Amino acid sequence: MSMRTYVTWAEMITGFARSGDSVSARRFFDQVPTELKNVVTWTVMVDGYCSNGQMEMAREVFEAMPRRNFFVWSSMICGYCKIGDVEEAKAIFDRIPVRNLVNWNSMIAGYAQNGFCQEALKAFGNMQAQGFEPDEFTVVSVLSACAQSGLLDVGKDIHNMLSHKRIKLNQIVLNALVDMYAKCGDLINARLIFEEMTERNSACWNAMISSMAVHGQCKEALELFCRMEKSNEKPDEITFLSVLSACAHGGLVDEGMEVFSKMQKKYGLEAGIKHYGCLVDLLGRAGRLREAYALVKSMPMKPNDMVWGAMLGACRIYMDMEITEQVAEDISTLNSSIQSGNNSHYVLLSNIYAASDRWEKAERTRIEMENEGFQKIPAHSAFMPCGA
DNA sequence: ATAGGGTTAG
Repeated sequence: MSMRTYVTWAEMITGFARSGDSVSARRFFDQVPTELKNVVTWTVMVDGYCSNGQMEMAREVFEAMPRRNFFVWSSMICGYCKIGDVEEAKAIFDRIPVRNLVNWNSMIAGYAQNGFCQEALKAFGNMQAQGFEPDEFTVVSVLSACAQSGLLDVGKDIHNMLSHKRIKLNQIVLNALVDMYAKCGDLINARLIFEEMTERNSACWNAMISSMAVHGQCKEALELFCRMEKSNEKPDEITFLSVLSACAHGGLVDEGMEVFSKMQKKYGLEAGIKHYGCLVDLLGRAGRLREAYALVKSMPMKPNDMVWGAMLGACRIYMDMEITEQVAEDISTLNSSIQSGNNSHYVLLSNIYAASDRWEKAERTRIEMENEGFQKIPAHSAFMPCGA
């Protein structure tokens, strides 16, 4: 087609990349006639790789670009953050000759999403020091950093800043505020904002429900869930995780079991491994170890580390050596810890044995770990005499 | 090009 412009090519490349087909996107990119190959076609190709998490390919094309715009820098930063490589994202950020607000927002969001809360807050300060005014995107990420690290005072400062900077209180900003107050333990203010909201989506309900569970208000969390059921916002998978966790914390076993079956029967949501993990935790904490273990053995999917962790946690609380032995056997036959590179349940197992004065068993668990090539093995557990 | 909600253990 002779009428093709660079826009047409860019749309083709983006279309394939968005559907996850980087290979076809690249094929079109390579066919763009030289006279139409401009900064936009390069950028959409890089962005395509970034959104598919193919950062090595993204990097290759990015480095070959003759010119770069604001967009491509942000794509690279977000791409690296999405695969958890914050250091590489920062290296890209440092290379930007002239930064814009979105570049800053992308970096701050990347920090916050990967748990680098101090860095997020620092970058937020630097950004303002360089004369940038924060917008909705900025404050949402910074509020999330405060929520994760429990910095209520900083969170309140941001809240105050919202009106001064004329930042719009859209749904996402309000949700971030609710989440910040709730996670920081200020349930009064969280509730205040929550109740004043005219529209509440599931993220909002979930933030409130899960925080109430964390802060011990389990009955209230369940009440809120009932209210949500009557609202026009349907509970989703995350809602059920939050509610099941509330039941586990409050020892509300029957309620939890009911919620679990309601999730499938009434709402047609399929229980995932995380829901099973919650249920194992719920039964386990309540001392119903045999039911918990039966559930682990009958789950439709392979138990993961979380499930074993919940199971072992319950074994430790109730010192049930019989079930512990069975779990130990399951773990060593399934070797699930090797796949995930997580040796925490070996440590848990070791703790349980140690606590029940079965030192030889504890020793054997350690030797097993050593044989399987784990490098660093804790010298002693919380239950063992320290200062060896 | 950028933003919000989730399970376990200590």
